[in-house]
Amino acid sequence: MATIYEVSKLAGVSLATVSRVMNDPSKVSEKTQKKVLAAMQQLDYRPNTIAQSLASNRSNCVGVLVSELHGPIFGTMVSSIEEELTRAGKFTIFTAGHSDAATERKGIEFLAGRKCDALILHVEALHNEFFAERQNRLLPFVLLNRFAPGLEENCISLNNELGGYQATRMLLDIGHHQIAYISGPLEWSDAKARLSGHQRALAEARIEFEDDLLVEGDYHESGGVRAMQRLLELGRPITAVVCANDEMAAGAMEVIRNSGRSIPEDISVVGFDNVRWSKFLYPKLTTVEYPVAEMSRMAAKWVLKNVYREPQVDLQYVFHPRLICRASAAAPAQGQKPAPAQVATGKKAGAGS
Amino acid sequence: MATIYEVSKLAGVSLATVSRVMNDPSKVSEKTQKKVLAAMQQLDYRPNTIAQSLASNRSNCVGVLVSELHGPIFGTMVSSIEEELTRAGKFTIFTAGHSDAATERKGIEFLAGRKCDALILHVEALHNEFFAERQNRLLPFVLLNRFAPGLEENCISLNNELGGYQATRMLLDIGHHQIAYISGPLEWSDAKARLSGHQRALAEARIEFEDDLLVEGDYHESGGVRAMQRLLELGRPITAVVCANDEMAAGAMEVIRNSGRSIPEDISVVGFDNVRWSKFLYPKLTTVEYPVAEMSRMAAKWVLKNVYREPQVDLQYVFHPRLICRASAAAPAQGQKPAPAQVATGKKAGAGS
DNA sequence: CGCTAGAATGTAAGCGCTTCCACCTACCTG
DNA sequence: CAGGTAGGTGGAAGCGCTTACATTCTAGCG
Repeated sequence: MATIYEVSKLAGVSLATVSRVMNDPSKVSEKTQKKVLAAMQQLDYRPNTIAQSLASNRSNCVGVLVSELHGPIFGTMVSSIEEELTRAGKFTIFTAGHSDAATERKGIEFLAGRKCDALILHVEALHNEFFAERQNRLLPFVLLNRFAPGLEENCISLNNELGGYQATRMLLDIGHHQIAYISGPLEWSDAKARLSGHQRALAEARIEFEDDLLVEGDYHESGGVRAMQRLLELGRPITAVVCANDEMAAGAMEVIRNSGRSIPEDISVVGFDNVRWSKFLYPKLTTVEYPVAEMSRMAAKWVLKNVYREPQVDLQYVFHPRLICRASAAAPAQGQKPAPAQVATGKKAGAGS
Repeated sequence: MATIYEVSKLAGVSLATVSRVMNDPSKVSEKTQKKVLAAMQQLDYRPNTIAQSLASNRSNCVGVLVSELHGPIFGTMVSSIEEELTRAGKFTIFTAGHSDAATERKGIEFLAGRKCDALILHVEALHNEFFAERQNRLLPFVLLNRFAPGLEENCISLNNELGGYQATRMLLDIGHHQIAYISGPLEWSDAKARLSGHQRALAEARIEFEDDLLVEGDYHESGGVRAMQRLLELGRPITAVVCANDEMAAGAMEVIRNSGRSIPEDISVVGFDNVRWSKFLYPKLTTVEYPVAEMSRMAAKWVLKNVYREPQVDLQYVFHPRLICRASAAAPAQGQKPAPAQVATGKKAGAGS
């Protein structure tokens, strides 16, 4: 492979000049540029990016850490980011954190070791403090799908609370009262936020939140299965269940169907995320859209603006979810119990008043 | 960030020695090693991988080109490869080729420019000749999911023909005669192979292959929808359809259901790939397993063995598909009349006789 | 026509590491 | 005890590029 040295010799100029035509052509006269470009072409010269990085201490490369490299959410993240960055002529290096603090840490070190210019991080295990502490020591970073107080400018996040609210609110609006909730792992902030949105909707409708009707899941299908089984065993007249992601909703639907009930006639199901296959489920899943692609692209833009100084970029830090109504949720069957207008189904009816 | 120089000073040894303890500790006495390691620890030293690559002309990094970075197939590829390589202490850089020759080419150049030690390529547009020509000019490469005559040792492939055969053979065995086929883009070799497996099964059963019953799809859901619509419009008594991938099967199932027919009572559906969500479909999809994860891991192992000289690796070049029987395929109703036993959820029993 | 500012170009010192080669000890062997 | 050997170690030359600084060239001016 030809080196810059051979190009300079063929073009009859110095190394520095060749380097300049690549990095800042305005510093070189037209005539010389032509000569150099011609020589490059003739030799089929490609700069050695490794050498460039070493010499310039910049790599034109952004590092991305995601929990997994596959799956409908992470896959979309990865590919949206790559698309946006490639369009801007930047390179991308991906690595997986597997929702494990040590692995996430190692991933960040790996990316830093490759001399990335910036990091886009989707971490789940590392805490906000980790980043707060290193805000200035670490190379520029943006946190995807996280809201960290004090680091607002480094976060691209979803209003998960609102999403949880929307799902439950819709069910309430069409007449459900006994609404179960299958959450994500409650040590994670997005899972907590989605749940508290659910709770807010209930509170607004003056329905008491009952611990029984909440099962903590794990965001996996199998977790959805287990959770739904437990809910069914309760023997309560549940007419709807909202799941903190589509994956668990798929598991829950399976269990409901196997129990001889039908969806949505007996039990309505609502998911969260709107992954690609949620409309392949039967019935098609009503869910809350998590605009992963847009958010991921925004993270890429954050880097373009803050690190590569592209000025014409408009940043949005917080995104809003949107309810997608499909077939898996409908008004409850009238017969379940003669449901009088607003009276929540019993227990301690004497809440506020 | 501390450099090797500072480590050598603190440890009281030369640069060369420090370098040796990182790269070939056997060349350094135990005592010196201890000193150096202690110094490294104390300074929190991390080698600059960029500088290492430049100096050694090796990057410990393998480049991966896939058509897309997302989706159930590519996502699995990417993450299996990364897993295997990370386990071996190697790094991975991914880029997308988007099934476009020019993009694939650029991707390969990008990876080569980053001084990868080897390439794992899942290309769709570039022809075999491209690689045959460069077998020795290009850095070591392995082609994933492709069989290129003359490059057998560089290919990890699936016996697609067999998969196509298995699907149709099973349908034949349980009594189907009118079997439609929705293929992938027939300029791609895997699509061609799957189809010819189908044809072989038909031939074996002395059933004539009819052009009418073949529709060329595009491997996307929407293509499955269009293809199935066309098949239904034919007005022929089709009792089964095999789709060249699960994606199109999902589309086909949708159309079948919307037409008032039920699956598998009226029409059996078989997919190909066994993507994760194929069992979320309703009814659960009978399909042919494409062992992407294993094959991808094998590609990684190929690199480990052939490039990084790990000797204890056993390579397998050709993989075999496996039929996964689930609920979407069953024996055809006797004589197209109301089905006897087999009744599943019996919604609209109105078969289209 | 000489002088000077500014543009264009060249020189050379690194960037942080690897690795060839030379050197220096022990330690054996005969 | 001389000579050989092999394991440890250090010196120093790069890897291919960027960039501060020095130098040369070119106009434009008085």
